[in-house]
Amino acid sequence: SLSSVEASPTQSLPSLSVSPQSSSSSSSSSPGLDTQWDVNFEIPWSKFPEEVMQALERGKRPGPKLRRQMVRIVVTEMMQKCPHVGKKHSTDVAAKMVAKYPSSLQDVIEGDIVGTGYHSLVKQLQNRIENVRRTSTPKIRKRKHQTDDSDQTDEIPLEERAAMQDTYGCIKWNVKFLPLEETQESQKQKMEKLKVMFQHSDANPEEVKCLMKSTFYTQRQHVNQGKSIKCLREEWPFWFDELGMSVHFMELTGIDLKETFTRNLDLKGKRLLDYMTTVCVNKSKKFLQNYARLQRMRGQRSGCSDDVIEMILLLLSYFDEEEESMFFHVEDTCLAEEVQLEQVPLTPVVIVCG
DNA sequence: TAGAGAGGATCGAGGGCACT
DNA sequence: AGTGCCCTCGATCCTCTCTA
Repeated sequence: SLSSVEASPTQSLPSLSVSPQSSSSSSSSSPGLDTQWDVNFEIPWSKFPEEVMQALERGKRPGPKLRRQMVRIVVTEMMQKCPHVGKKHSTDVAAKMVAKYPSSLQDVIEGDIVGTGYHSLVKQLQNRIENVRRTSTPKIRKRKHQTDDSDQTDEIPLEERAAMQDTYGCIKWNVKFLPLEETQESQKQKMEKLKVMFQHSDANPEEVKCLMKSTFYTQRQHVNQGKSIKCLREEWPFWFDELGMSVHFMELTGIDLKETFTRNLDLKGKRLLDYMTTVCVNKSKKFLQNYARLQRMRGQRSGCSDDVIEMILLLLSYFDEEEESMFFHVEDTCLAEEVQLEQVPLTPVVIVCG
């Protein structure tokens, strides 16, 4: 029953001639709505721009831009009649349109009609409908800059936001529930205890680890609220310490940060560096300049292998990342507490002296 | 003239639902 | 219970346009 689409452009026999197979009078049983809207639906030809109508009437194919304009107008009209346009409706409308102006709208490759001849228009209508229906606000709540006084008045309502999901390698990005043995109060106490322990250099690492692990829920709440680095540093000082950082990373991703990094450095470091310095140097002028700069600086630094430094910086450059958002430069004489935290980016950075 | 941003297109996963 | 179809959603890519 495919392909038997009568191309009768007559308006006098609406819907019957076009809709394939079961025209089971629109299954949507929602009361009050015009369930017959699709049968009565008139293509808003008169609303099309003159340029489109010129093309259609002259049997010419409207260009992509014009075609999109046309699709937009039709979809607006359809969605006014019925906010939940289904595939069947899009198909009917597309079929009607193609039936009226086959030489302008039909899917044809080298003279052959492709499939029904209107599939591409159906898809275009469907895509437009879907894109219209998508909310303009991003579903994933990204960290956004939060000034201290503004108490997030523009929070996206929960129901408009898709379920939070684990992504970018995270397995516990957003923890929904407190551990059963924990309460808000116990979390707060542990957080305070950690702050105190940070002041004492002789803190028991095992205890720190344990406390960091059991407060992971609250840590994620704080991070995902988009609080500033300055604020987070005061609340969770151990994050900025190798131990606390690795506990958090382990919980978040299920990966042992240091072990994985050093293992991969041994395993893939050489190959990556080779690739960067042979193939990627041809990638762009910018990359080549960065590479040359790093070459000049070789041997001037101490403490860390030049290869590792070069690899990290070349990776940054390769992915067009701003070095400034990774490293924040301060004067040689600058003490840790003198760093202007207001000027530091929202995301974590390495503060470099000199 | 390159880069950013908007809008369109596409893909895969997953859920709902009707039908068998 | 299995199957097929449709819909929605997240993610991402592509294309076009605007702007610095």
